[in-house]
Amino acid sequence: MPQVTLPDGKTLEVAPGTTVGQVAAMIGPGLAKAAVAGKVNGEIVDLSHPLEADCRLELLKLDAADPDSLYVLRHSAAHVMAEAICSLFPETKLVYGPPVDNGFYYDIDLDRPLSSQDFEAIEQRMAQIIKEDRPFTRYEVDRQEAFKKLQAEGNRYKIDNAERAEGPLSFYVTGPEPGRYFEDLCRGPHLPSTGRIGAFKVMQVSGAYYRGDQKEKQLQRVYGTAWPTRKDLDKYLAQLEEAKKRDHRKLGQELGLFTVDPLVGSGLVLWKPKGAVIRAQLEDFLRAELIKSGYQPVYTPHIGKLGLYRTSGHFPYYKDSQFPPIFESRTAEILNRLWEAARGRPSGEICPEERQILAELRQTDAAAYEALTGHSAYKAGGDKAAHLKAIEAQLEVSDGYLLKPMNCPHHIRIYASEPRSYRDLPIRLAEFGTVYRYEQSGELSGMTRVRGFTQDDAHLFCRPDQLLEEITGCVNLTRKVLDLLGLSDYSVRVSLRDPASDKYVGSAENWALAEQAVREAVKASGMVFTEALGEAAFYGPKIDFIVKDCIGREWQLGTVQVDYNLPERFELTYIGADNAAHQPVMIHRAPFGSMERFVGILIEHFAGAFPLWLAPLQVVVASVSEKSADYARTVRDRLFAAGVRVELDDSPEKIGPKKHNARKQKVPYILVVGEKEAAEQSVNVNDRNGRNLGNEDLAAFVERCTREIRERVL
RNA sequence: GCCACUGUAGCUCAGCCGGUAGAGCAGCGGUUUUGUAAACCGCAGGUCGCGGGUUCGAAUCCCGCCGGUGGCUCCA
Repeated sequence: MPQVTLPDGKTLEVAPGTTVGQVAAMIGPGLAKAAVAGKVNGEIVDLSHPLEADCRLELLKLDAADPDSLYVLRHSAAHVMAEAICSLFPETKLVYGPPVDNGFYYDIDLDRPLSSQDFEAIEQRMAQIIKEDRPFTRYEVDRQEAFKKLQAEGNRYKIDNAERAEGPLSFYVTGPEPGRYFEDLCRGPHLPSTGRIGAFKVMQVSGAYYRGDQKEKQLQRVYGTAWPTRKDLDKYLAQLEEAKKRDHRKLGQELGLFTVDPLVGSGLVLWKPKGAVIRAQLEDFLRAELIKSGYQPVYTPHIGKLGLYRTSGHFPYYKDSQFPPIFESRTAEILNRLWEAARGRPSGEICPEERQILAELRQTDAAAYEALTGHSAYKAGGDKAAHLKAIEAQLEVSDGYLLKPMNCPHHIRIYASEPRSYRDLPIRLAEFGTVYRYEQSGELSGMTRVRGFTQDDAHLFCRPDQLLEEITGCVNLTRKVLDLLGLSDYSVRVSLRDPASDKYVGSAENWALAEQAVREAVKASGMVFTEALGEAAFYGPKIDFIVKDCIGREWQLGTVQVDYNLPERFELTYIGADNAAHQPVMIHRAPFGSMERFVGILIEHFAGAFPLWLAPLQVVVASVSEKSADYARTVRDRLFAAGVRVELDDSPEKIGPKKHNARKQKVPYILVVGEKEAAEQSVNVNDRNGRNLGNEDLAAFVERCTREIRERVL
């Protein structure tokens, strides 16, 4: 007889084959009514699931706070929506419909595009199915029979799904028995019946490639959300509204922080004066930290020769996501095409495409053509590497330039500009360096996904024996930055190379060394972390700080990366104690990541109400009337002299509108000054939340205000 | 880049089935000198994203571009 252990530790003996639902009934009628699924040894199952062996059993009730119950609810809601869509559009082919955070979606293949105008009809049909309160009925068939059945339906997606599942396949009927009702190949589990879906809403429709493959057919993905009760749904919808209010694009506009102008270009952020204040404060903070930590500021230009990025590996690897190069001459452009063709050819022999480009070169620039084809390495038969070298030699005469996609090559050349001793290391070069990346148009968004952005970048060159300490220093700096701003909801990810992919440069040994160093450093820091295969940079593994914003979106902000490969590609050295040349190890790191993205996230994090030290405008002095205007000016001047960003509002308005305007701009302190304040040399302090903090001596306020700024109080 | 939606004054939006534009806020001018969440009167402001087409007539219908939004893919 199977022994069932309940969460409170009690055990029940039940006959083999007793279902989860029956156990619920044994415990009590209330639970039997409320239970919608069970969790057997940690696995969620239907109420109809039979228990055959000893197990731990937990019964799930619908609860907006219980993710397991929501999972089941939304999975079932996806089936109901699928049935609704299929009944409205019988030619629909269903693909895949899982629960996701906050809801569910169903991918469908339907030539007629759905739009939000169709949602109402879908919702009505769903409501009807839910009202009918039909049971979800599971039945299993062996694989052969299942495939026969799916084949008959002629739905290639479901056959695909079935092929990737293991063991016997199950179907769920939205009704008491197969045959007369909607059914779907599905692993389950589901609610006992459709009536348990308390509240739902069809949210949106979008395109989605089948199996995430851009070459595959684009399906329609219909998103919905479902909750135990109407109240839960309303709460969720209200949350979405709240998130919209915090949207940095909206607030950036309202508060005059930044703009993106189509005339300048998509994804190119223009920082307005108020946004620039915030950025400057952050930069000032970090600059001071860097000096304390032994960094040396440097400046480098925004472009560099293509040859630089050929050596680093950026140019060939990321050429699709770069702004097109600027060529010095047509010769340079042709030579680059030739180089590209030679690099891409499989064998050692010059390929037809190259011959064609060579002919073009001969016509355009006979001298360059002669120089290249006369080069001994180019003539040396079928040696691809030699050919590339010969072309590169010619490109030194005339090449192109690239807007820099990263700062590291420039910093590397600063390192290489003088001989380095082991005593000089570590060398830490820091720069707020602006980089340009040609992101796909559909990816651009406000400040968080842009085509030009400034990294708070630095490159540390150190000896292998210094590596751990240096990584740790970088990790601590990043944590300090996040703590400073109260961005406490972050996770740490160790991003490793996917050995199966060929997108990385460098040897396996280098990667092993770097990955080991990164792991060790994170472990030593005591932080909880996850590892992610295939998330590394192309030159080395990373420690990524992933911060959660107010809407629950995750952003990769700070990053620390260990790199053995670029020092090798650039043949960097230092002279060791043994008087021999050694190769340094590099660390790339950016605590903020990008200033654009970081400030974008901060806007949402603070909902535009920045802490005093960051606020573009810190204090507004509002005079009650002209009788107190002189004193108001005194207050303004005192604060201004103390370094506070302050404005005087001496317009002939009432206090109400003056406060209102300042609050709309999220100014932290609003000082009301009238005849009373003038008489006692005080200010009436109001915050942007509408609280009146009472009167304070002017001198005391100036002191408190400057201290809060100095201490960067949140 | 792909799919869907979307684009009217500086901002937020109205303008149904085609009859050549309207409000609030902001701005400007005036009145009000005011004690804590938006004073009053007036003025000005738009090639209705751009380009084609249909039509006697297009902000409105159709097509193509260009922005933007939500997803997908991508993300050094």
